[in-house]
Amino acid sequence: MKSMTSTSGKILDTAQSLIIAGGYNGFSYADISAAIGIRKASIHHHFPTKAELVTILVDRYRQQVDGGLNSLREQVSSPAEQLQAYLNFWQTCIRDASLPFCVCAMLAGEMQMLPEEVASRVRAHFHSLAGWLTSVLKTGTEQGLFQLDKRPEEEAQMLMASVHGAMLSVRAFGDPGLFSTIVSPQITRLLAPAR
Amino acid sequence: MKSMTSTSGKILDTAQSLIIAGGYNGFSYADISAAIGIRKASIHHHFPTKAELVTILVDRYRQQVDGGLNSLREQVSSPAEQLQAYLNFWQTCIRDASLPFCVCAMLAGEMQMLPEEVASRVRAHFHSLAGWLTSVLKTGTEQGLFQLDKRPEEEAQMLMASVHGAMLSVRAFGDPGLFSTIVSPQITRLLAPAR
DNA sequence: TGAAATCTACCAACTAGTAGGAAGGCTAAA
DNA sequence: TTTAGCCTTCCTACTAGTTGGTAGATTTCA
Repeated sequence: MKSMTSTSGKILDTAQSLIIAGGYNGFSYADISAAIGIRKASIHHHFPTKAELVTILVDRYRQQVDGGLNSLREQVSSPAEQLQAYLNFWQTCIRDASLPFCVCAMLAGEMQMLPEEVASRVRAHFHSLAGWLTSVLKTGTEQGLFQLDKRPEEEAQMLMASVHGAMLSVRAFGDPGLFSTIVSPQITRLLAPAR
Repeated sequence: MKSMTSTSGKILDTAQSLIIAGGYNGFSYADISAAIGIRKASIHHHFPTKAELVTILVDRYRQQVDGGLNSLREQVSSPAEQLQAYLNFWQTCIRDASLPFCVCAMLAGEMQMLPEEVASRVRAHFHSLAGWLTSVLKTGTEQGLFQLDKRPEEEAQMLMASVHGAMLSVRAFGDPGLFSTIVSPQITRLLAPAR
Protein backbone atom coordinates (compact mmCIF):
# COMPACT_ATOMS: atom_id res chain seq x y z
CA MET A 1 0.00 0.00 0.00
CA LYS A 2 2.90 2.33 0.74
CA SER A 3 4.63 3.25 -2.47
CA MET A 4 4.57 7.07 -2.64
CA THR A 5 7.95 8.70 -2.57
CA SER A 6 6.76 12.29 -2.88
CA THR A 7 6.61 14.33 0.30
CA SER A 8 2.82 14.69 0.21
CA GLY A 9 2.58 10.94 -0.40
CA LYS A 10 4.79 10.22 2.57
CA ILE A 11 2.73 12.58 4.71
CA LEU A 12 -0.48 10.76 3.73
CA ASP A 13 1.10 7.34 4.29
CA THR A 14 2.31 8.33 7.73
CA ALA A 15 -0.97 10.00 8.68
CA GLN A 16 -2.84 6.90 7.52
CA SER A 17 -0.92 4.51 9.72
CA LEU A 18 -1.28 6.93 12.64
CA ILE A 19 -5.05 7.15 12.09
CA ILE A 20 -5.28 3.37 11.87
CA ALA A 21 -3.49 3.19 15.21
CA GLY A 22 -5.33 5.91 17.08
CA GLY A 23 -8.01 7.60 15.02
CA TYR A 24 -8.51 11.25 14.14
CA ASN A 25 -7.57 12.60 17.56
CA GLY A 26 -4.76 10.10 17.93
CA PHE A 27 -2.19 11.91 15.85
CA SER A 28 -0.72 15.38 15.39
CA TYR A 29 1.31 17.26 12.81
CA ALA A 30 4.26 16.88 15.18
CA ASP A 31 3.92 13.08 14.97
CA ILE A 32 4.07 13.13 11.19
CA SER A 33 6.91 15.64 11.32
CA ALA A 34 8.97 13.36 13.55
CA ALA A 35 8.16 10.25 11.49
CA ILE A 36 9.32 11.54 8.11
CA GLY A 37 11.94 14.10 9.16
CA ILE A 38 10.29 17.27 7.97
CA ARG A 39 9.19 20.41 9.84
CA LYS A 40 5.58 20.88 10.90
CA ALA A 41 5.26 24.02 8.78
CA SER A 42 6.19 22.02 5.68
CA ILE A 43 3.29 19.68 6.31
CA HIS A 44 0.98 22.69 6.61
CA HIS A 45 2.30 23.81 3.22
CA HIS A 46 1.04 20.58 1.65
CA PHE A 47 -2.09 20.25 3.79
CA PRO A 48 -3.11 23.60 5.35
CA THR A 49 -5.45 22.11 7.95
CA LYS A 50 -5.83 18.76 9.66
CA ALA A 51 -9.40 18.40 8.38
CA GLU A 52 -8.14 18.93 4.85
CA LEU A 53 -5.34 16.42 5.29
CA VAL A 54 -7.70 13.71 6.52
CA THR A 55 -10.28 14.57 3.86
CA ILE A 56 -7.71 14.02 1.11
CA LEU A 57 -6.42 10.94 2.88
CA VAL A 58 -9.89 9.39 2.99
CA ASP A 59 -10.48 10.33 -0.66
CA ARG A 60 -7.23 8.57 -1.62
CA TYR A 61 -8.14 5.54 0.49
CA ARG A 62 -11.61 5.32 -1.03
CA GLN A 63 -10.12 5.57 -4.51
CA GLN A 64 -7.71 2.71 -3.75
CA VAL A 65 -10.48 0.56 -2.30
CA ASP A 66 -12.97 1.27 -5.07
CA GLY A 67 -10.27 0.66 -7.66
CA GLY A 68 -9.29 -2.60 -6.01
CA LEU A 69 -12.87 -3.83 -5.74
CA ASN A 70 -13.68 -2.91 -9.31
CA SER A 71 -10.60 -4.58 -10.78
CA LEU A 72 -11.45 -7.58 -8.65
CA ARG A 73 -14.84 -7.78 -10.35
CA GLU A 74 -13.11 -7.56 -13.73
CA GLN A 75 -10.32 -10.03 -13.14
CA VAL A 76 -12.13 -12.63 -11.07
CA SER A 77 -15.17 -14.11 -12.78
CA SER A 78 -16.91 -16.01 -10.00
CA PRO A 79 -18.74 -13.90 -7.42
CA ALA A 80 -17.83 -16.51 -4.82
CA GLU A 81 -14.15 -16.03 -5.60
CA GLN A 82 -14.57 -12.25 -5.67
CA LEU A 83 -15.91 -12.37 -2.15
CA GLN A 84 -13.17 -14.71 -1.05
CA ALA A 85 -10.51 -12.49 -2.64
CA TYR A 86 -11.87 -9.48 -0.77
CA LEU A 87 -11.60 -11.30 2.54
CA ASN A 88 -8.18 -12.72 1.64
CA PHE A 89 -7.00 -9.18 1.00
CA TRP A 90 -7.87 -8.14 4.53
CA GLN A 91 -6.52 -11.32 6.01
CA THR A 92 -3.16 -10.62 4.38
CA CYS A 93 -3.17 -6.97 5.43
CA ILE A 94 -3.92 -7.94 9.02
CA ARG A 95 -1.43 -10.79 9.13
CA ASP A 96 1.51 -8.75 7.80
CA ALA A 97 0.28 -5.68 9.70
CA SER A 98 0.60 -3.55 6.55
CA LEU A 99 -2.97 -2.26 6.96
CA PRO A 100 -4.32 -3.81 10.12
CA PHE A 101 -7.60 -1.88 10.12
CA CYS A 102 -9.91 -0.18 7.63
CA VAL A 103 -9.29 3.59 7.73
CA CYS A 104 -13.00 4.34 7.42
CA ALA A 105 -14.02 1.78 10.03
CA MET A 106 -11.57 3.42 12.41
CA LEU A 107 -12.96 6.87 11.70
CA ALA A 108 -16.56 5.63 11.84
CA GLY A 109 -16.12 5.03 15.55
CA GLU A 110 -15.42 8.73 16.03
CA MET A 111 -18.15 9.80 13.58
CA GLN A 112 -19.71 12.32 15.98
CA MET A 113 -16.52 14.35 16.47
CA LEU A 114 -15.31 14.24 12.88
CA PRO A 115 -15.31 17.37 10.70
CA GLU A 116 -18.37 17.11 8.45
CA GLU A 117 -16.24 16.91 5.29
CA VAL A 118 -14.55 13.79 6.68
CA ALA A 119 -17.69 12.24 8.17
CA SER A 120 -19.57 12.43 4.87
CA ARG A 121 -16.73 10.63 3.11
CA VAL A 122 -16.62 7.88 5.72
CA ARG A 123 -20.37 7.46 5.25
CA ALA A 124 -19.82 7.31 1.49
CA HIS A 125 -17.26 4.54 1.91
CA PHE A 126 -19.69 2.44 3.93
CA HIS A 127 -22.32 2.98 1.25
CA SER A 128 -20.09 1.97 -1.63
CA LEU A 129 -18.67 -1.07 0.19
CA ALA A 130 -22.20 -2.18 1.04
CA GLY A 131 -23.11 -1.61 -2.60
CA TRP A 132 -20.25 -3.71 -3.89
CA LEU A 133 -21.01 -6.57 -1.53
CA THR A 134 -24.70 -6.39 -2.39
CA SER A 135 -24.05 -6.61 -6.10
CA VAL A 136 -21.60 -9.50 -5.69
CA LEU A 137 -24.16 -11.36 -3.58
CA LYS A 138 -26.92 -10.61 -6.09
CA THR A 139 -24.90 -11.85 -9.06
CA GLY A 140 -23.79 -14.92 -7.13
CA THR A 141 -27.37 -15.71 -6.22
CA GLU A 142 -28.52 -15.34 -9.82
CA GLN A 143 -25.80 -17.77 -10.84
CA GLY A 144 -26.95 -20.24 -8.18
CA LEU A 145 -23.65 -19.94 -6.27
CA PHE A 146 -25.15 -18.40 -3.17
CA GLN A 147 -28.33 -19.12 -1.35
CA LEU A 148 -29.27 -16.23 0.89
CA ASP A 149 -31.49 -16.22 3.96
CA LYS A 150 -32.14 -12.50 3.65
CA ARG A 151 -32.21 -9.85 0.94
CA PRO A 152 -28.78 -9.24 -0.64
CA GLU A 153 -28.68 -5.73 0.90
CA GLU A 154 -29.12 -7.19 4.36
CA GLU A 155 -26.67 -10.02 3.84
CA ALA A 156 -24.15 -7.44 2.65
CA GLN A 157 -24.63 -5.47 5.87
CA MET A 158 -24.16 -8.62 7.91
CA LEU A 159 -20.98 -9.48 6.06
CA MET A 160 -19.58 -5.98 6.40
CA ALA A 161 -20.30 -5.88 10.13
CA SER A 162 -18.65 -9.26 10.51
CA VAL A 163 -15.48 -7.99 8.82
CA HIS A 164 -15.30 -4.82 10.92
CA GLY A 165 -16.13 -6.65 14.12
CA ALA A 166 -13.46 -9.23 13.30
CA MET A 167 -10.88 -6.46 12.88
CA LEU A 168 -11.80 -5.13 16.31
CA SER A 169 -11.55 -8.56 17.90
CA VAL A 170 -8.14 -9.13 16.31
CA ARG A 171 -6.99 -5.93 18.03
CA ALA A 172 -8.60 -6.67 21.36
CA PHE A 173 -7.24 -10.21 21.59
CA GLY A 174 -4.03 -9.48 19.73
CA ASP A 175 -4.72 -12.55 17.59
CA PRO A 176 -4.65 -12.11 13.77
CA GLY A 177 -5.91 -15.66 13.30
CA LEU A 178 -9.26 -14.61 14.75
CA PHE A 179 -10.09 -12.79 11.52
CA SER A 180 -10.62 -15.91 9.46
CA THR A 181 -12.14 -17.74 12.42
CA ILE A 182 -14.87 -15.12 12.46
CA VAL A 183 -15.26 -14.32 8.79
CA SER A 184 -14.75 -17.64 6.97
CA PRO A 185 -17.89 -19.33 8.32
CA GLN A 186 -19.92 -16.40 7.03
CA ILE A 187 -19.00 -17.26 3.44
CA THR A 188 -19.34 -20.98 4.00
CA ARG A 189 -22.87 -20.28 5.18
CA LEU A 190 -23.70 -18.45 1.93
CA LEU A 191 -22.12 -21.15 -0.24
CA ALA A 192 -23.52 -24.27 1.40
CA PRO A 193 -27.19 -23.63 2.02
CA ALA A 194 -28.15 -27.26 2.66
CA ARG A 195 -26.41 -28.76 5.66
CA MET B 1 -27.07 3.51 33.13
CA LYS B 2 -26.55 6.99 34.57
CA SER B 3 -27.73 7.06 38.14
CA MET B 4 -24.73 8.29 40.20
CA THR B 5 -25.26 11.59 41.91
CA SER B 6 -21.87 11.79 43.63
CA THR B 7 -19.25 13.98 42.01
CA SER B 8 -16.95 11.08 41.18
CA GLY B 9 -19.94 9.26 39.72
CA LYS B 10 -20.84 12.24 37.59
CA ILE B 11 -17.24 12.51 36.43
CA LEU B 12 -17.23 8.85 35.40
CA ASP B 13 -20.62 9.15 33.68
CA THR B 14 -19.47 12.19 31.71
CA ALA B 15 -16.11 10.66 30.83
CA GLN B 16 -17.89 7.52 29.68
CA SER B 17 -20.17 9.28 27.26
CA LEU B 18 -17.23 11.30 25.98
CA ILE B 19 -15.18 8.13 25.44
CA ILE B 20 -18.11 6.51 23.67
CA ALA B 21 -18.24 9.51 21.37
CA GLY B 22 -14.54 9.95 20.67
CA GLY B 23 -12.37 7.40 22.40
CA TYR B 24 -9.47 7.87 24.80
CA ASN B 25 -7.92 10.78 22.95
CA GLY B 26 -11.31 12.30 22.22
CA PHE B 27 -11.88 13.92 25.58
CA SER B 28 -10.05 16.06 28.12
CA TYR B 29 -10.38 17.08 31.76
CA ALA B 30 -11.58 20.45 30.48
CA ASP B 31 -14.47 18.74 28.65
CA ILE B 32 -15.61 16.99 31.81
CA SER B 33 -15.11 20.20 33.78
CA ALA B 34 -17.35 22.13 31.40
CA ALA B 35 -19.98 19.39 31.30
CA ILE B 36 -20.60 19.08 35.02
CA GLY B 37 -19.65 22.58 36.20
CA ILE B 38 -16.63 21.80 38.28
CA ARG B 39 -13.01 22.97 38.02
CA LYS B 40 -10.39 20.79 36.35
CA ALA B 41 -8.38 20.60 39.57
CA SER B 42 -11.36 19.10 41.38
CA ILE B 43 -11.47 16.27 38.86
CA HIS B 44 -7.78 15.64 39.48
CA HIS B 45 -8.61 15.42 43.20
CA HIS B 46 -10.92 12.48 42.46
CA PHE B 47 -8.87 10.95 39.63
CA PRO B 48 -5.22 12.12 39.75
CA THR B 49 -4.36 11.06 36.18
CA LYS B 50 -6.29 10.40 33.00
CA ALA B 51 -5.02 6.82 32.80
CA GLU B 52 -6.30 6.23 36.32
CA LEU B 53 -9.68 7.77 35.53
CA VAL B 54 -10.18 5.57 32.49
CA THR B 55 -8.90 2.51 34.32
CA ILE B 56 -11.49 2.98 37.06
CA LEU B 57 -14.12 3.79 34.45
CA VAL B 58 -13.45 0.55 32.57
CA ASP B 59 -13.45 -1.40 35.84
CA ARG B 60 -16.84 0.07 36.70
CA TYR B 61 -18.16 -0.67 33.20
CA ARG B 62 -16.92 -4.25 33.33
CA GLN B 63 -18.52 -4.69 36.73
CA GLN B 64 -21.86 -3.41 35.39
CA VAL B 65 -21.67 -5.65 32.32
CA ASP B 66 -20.58 -8.75 34.22
CA GLY B 67 -23.24 -8.08 36.82
CA GLY B 68 -25.88 -7.65 34.14
CA LEU B 69 -24.87 -10.76 32.26
CA ASN B 70 -24.75 -12.88 35.40
CA SER B 71 -28.13 -11.74 36.68
CA LEU B 72 -29.45 -12.42 33.20
CA ARG B 73 -28.30 -16.03 33.51
CA GLU B 74 -30.02 -16.26 36.87
CA GLN B 75 -33.31 -14.60 35.97
CA VAL B 76 -33.79 -15.93 32.46
CA SER B 77 -33.83 -19.69 32.26
CA SER B 78 -33.60 -20.37 28.54
CA PRO B 79 -30.18 -19.79 26.94
CA ALA B 80 -31.99 -18.69 23.78
CA GLU B 81 -33.80 -16.01 25.74
CA GLN B 82 -30.61 -15.04 27.56
CA LEU B 83 -28.97 -14.40 24.23
CA GLN B 84 -31.98 -12.50 22.96
CA ALA B 85 -32.09 -10.39 26.13
CA TYR B 86 -28.42 -9.49 25.71
CA LEU B 87 -29.06 -8.28 22.17
CA ASN B 88 -32.27 -6.51 23.20
CA PHE B 89 -30.29 -4.65 25.81
CA TRP B 90 -27.95 -3.22 23.18
CA GLN B 91 -30.77 -2.54 20.79
CA THR B 92 -32.51 -0.44 23.45
CA CYS B 93 -29.29 1.37 24.41
CA ILE B 94 -28.63 2.22 20.77
CA ARG B 95 -32.18 3.23 20.00
CA ASP B 96 -32.52 5.62 22.94
CA ALA B 97 -28.88 6.66 22.57
CA SER B 98 -28.27 6.11 26.28
CA LEU B 99 -25.23 3.94 25.56
CA PRO B 100 -24.81 3.87 21.80
CA PHE B 101 -21.52 1.95 21.82
CA CYS B 102 -19.66 -0.50 24.01
CA VAL B 103 -16.98 1.35 25.99
CA CYS B 104 -14.50 -1.47 25.53
CA ALA B 105 -15.22 -1.88 21.83
CA MET B 106 -14.53 1.81 21.42
CA LEU B 107 -11.25 1.58 23.31
CA ALA B 108 -10.26 -1.64 21.53
CA GLY B 109 -9.89 0.35 18.33
CA GLU B 110 -7.19 2.44 19.97
CA MET B 111 -5.59 -0.56 21.72
CA GLN B 112 -2.09 0.30 20.56
CA MET B 113 -2.03 3.77 22.11
CA LEU B 114 -3.81 2.93 25.35
CA PRO B 115 -1.98 2.93 28.69
CA GLU B 116 -1.19 -0.70 29.48
CA GLU B 117 -3.41 -0.66 32.59
CA VAL B 118 -6.38 0.27 30.39
CA ALA B 119 -5.50 -2.03 27.49
CA SER B 120 -5.29 -5.09 29.73
CA ARG B 121 -8.75 -4.35 31.11
CA VAL B 122 -10.23 -3.94 27.64
CA ARG B 123 -8.69 -7.28 26.72
CA ALA B 124 -10.21 -8.77 29.88
CA HIS B 125 -13.66 -7.51 28.90
CA PHE B 126 -13.43 -9.17 25.50
CA HIS B 127 -12.37 -12.40 27.18
CA SER B 128 -15.20 -12.39 29.69
CA LEU B 129 -17.84 -11.46 27.12
CA ALA B 130 -16.60 -14.22 24.83
CA GLY B 131 -16.70 -16.55 27.82
CA TRP B 132 -20.28 -15.65 28.67
CA LEU B 133 -21.47 -16.09 25.10
CA THR B 134 -19.60 -19.38 24.82
CA SER B 135 -21.22 -20.79 27.93
CA VAL B 136 -24.69 -19.66 26.86
CA LEU B 137 -24.18 -21.30 23.48
CA LYS B 138 -22.84 -24.46 25.10
CA THR B 139 -25.75 -24.77 27.51
CA GLY B 140 -28.23 -24.03 24.74
CA THR B 141 -26.69 -26.70 22.55
CA GLU B 142 -26.81 -29.26 25.35
CA GLN B 143 -30.49 -28.46 25.76
CA GLY B 144 -31.06 -28.91 22.05
CA LEU B 145 -32.03 -25.26 21.57
CA PHE B 146 -29.11 -24.35 19.38
CA GLN B 147 -27.44 -26.24 16.62
CA LEU B 148 -24.01 -24.83 15.94
CA ASP B 149 -21.91 -25.07 12.78
CA LYS B 150 -18.70 -24.43 14.68
CA ARG B 151 -17.35 -24.90 18.18
CA PRO B 152 -19.16 -22.74 20.79
CA GLU B 153 -15.97 -20.66 21.30
CA GLU B 154 -15.90 -19.82 17.61
CA GLU B 155 -19.62 -19.13 17.36
CA ALA B 156 -19.26 -16.81 20.34
CA GLN B 157 -16.48 -14.90 18.56
CA MET B 158 -18.65 -14.63 15.45
CA LEU B 159 -21.57 -13.33 17.46
CA MET B 160 -19.45 -10.80 19.32
CA ALA B 161 -17.89 -9.49 16.12
CA SER B 162 -21.35 -9.18 14.62
CA VAL B 163 -22.53 -7.06 17.54
CA HIS B 164 -19.49 -4.76 17.45
CA GLY B 165 -19.57 -4.46 13.68
CA ALA B 166 -23.27 -3.67 13.85
CA MET B 167 -22.59 -0.87 16.33
CA LEU B 168 -20.05 0.58 13.93
CA SER B 169 -22.44 0.37 10.99
CA VAL B 170 -25.17 2.07 13.00
CA ARG B 171 -22.74 4.96 13.52
CA ALA B 172 -21.50 5.09 9.96
CA PHE B 173 -24.97 5.04 8.40
CA GLY B 174 -26.65 6.90 11.24
CA ASP B 175 -29.35 4.22 11.23
CA PRO B 176 -30.13 2.55 14.61
CA GLY B 177 -32.41 0.05 12.86
CA LEU B 178 -29.37 -1.52 11.23
CA PHE B 179 -28.42 -3.14 14.53
CA SER B 180 -31.22 -5.67 14.50
CA THR B 181 -30.99 -6.07 10.73
CA ILE B 182 -27.44 -7.30 11.20
CA VAL B 183 -27.68 -9.14 14.50
CA SER B 184 -31.10 -10.80 14.48
CA PRO B 185 -30.38 -13.22 11.61
CA GLN B 186 -27.34 -14.44 13.54
CA ILE B 187 -29.56 -15.78 16.33
CA THR B 188 -32.17 -17.10 13.91
CA ARG B 189 -29.39 -19.06 12.29
CA LEU B 190 -28.44 -20.68 15.59
CA LEU B 191 -32.07 -21.44 16.50
CA ALA B 192 -33.32 -22.86 13.22
CA PRO B 193 -30.67 -25.28 11.99
CA ALA B 194 -32.84 -27.04 9.46
CA ARG B 195 -34.08 -24.73 6.70
C1' DT C 1 -11.90 20.25 64.76
C1' DG C 2 -10.47 17.89 61.01
C1' DA C 3 -10.96 15.67 56.83
C1' DA C 4 -12.81 15.83 52.29
C1' DA C 5 -14.01 18.60 48.47
C1' DT C 6 -13.49 22.43 45.84
C1' DC C 7 -11.38 26.47 44.52
C1' DT C 8 -7.77 29.98 42.21
C1' DA C 9 -3.70 30.22 40.06
C1' DC C 10 -0.29 28.25 38.16
C1' DC C 11 3.05 25.12 35.05
C1' DA C 12 5.50 22.87 31.05
C1' DA C 13 4.45 20.53 27.09
C1' DC C 14 1.78 20.14 23.20
C1' DT C 15 -1.99 21.53 19.77
C1' DA C 16 -3.12 23.40 15.06
C1' DG C 17 -1.85 27.05 12.51
C1' DT C 18 0.84 31.52 10.64
C1' DA C 19 4.53 34.83 8.94
C1' DG C 20 8.19 35.43 6.45
C1' DG C 21 12.55 34.15 4.60
C1' DA C 22 16.02 30.97 2.08
C1' DA C 23 17.01 27.50 -1.40
C1' DG C 24 16.20 25.18 -5.39
C1' DG C 25 14.42 24.44 -9.98
C1' DC C 26 11.83 25.95 -14.30
C1' DT C 27 10.87 29.14 -17.91
C1' DA C 28 11.51 32.87 -20.81
C1' DA C 29 13.63 36.95 -22.37
C1' DA C 30 18.32 39.29 -23.42
C1' DT D 1 24.13 31.07 -22.67
C1' DT D 2 23.31 33.77 -19.33
C1' DT D 3 20.25 35.81 -16.30
C1' DA D 4 16.09 37.47 -14.37
C1' DG D 5 11.83 36.28 -12.40
C1' DC D 6 8.81 33.12 -10.41
C1' DC D 7 6.99 29.19 -8.23
C1' DT D 8 7.39 25.39 -5.17
C1' DT D 9 9.26 23.54 -1.24
C1' DC D 10 11.15 23.75 3.00
C1' DC D 11 12.88 26.25 6.77
C1' DT D 12 13.13 29.09 11.50
C1' DA D 13 10.48 31.37 14.57
C1' DC D 14 6.42 32.47 16.32
C1' DT D 15 1.29 32.54 17.95
C1' DA D 16 -2.92 31.60 20.81
C1' DG D 17 -5.22 28.04 22.78
C1' DT D 18 -5.34 23.35 24.98
C1' DT D 19 -3.38 19.44 27.28
C1' DG D 20 -2.63 16.81 31.66
C1' DG D 21 -1.15 17.96 36.02
C1' DT D 22 0.37 20.61 40.58
C1' DA D 23 0.53 23.85 44.81
C1' DG D 24 -1.75 25.68 48.12
C1' DA D 25 -5.65 28.33 49.98
C1' DT D 26 -10.60 28.13 51.10
C1' DT D 27 -14.93 26.13 51.80
C1' DT D 28 -18.14 22.48 53.34
C1' DC D 29 -19.75 19.32 56.38
C1' DA D 30 -19.79 15.37 59.71
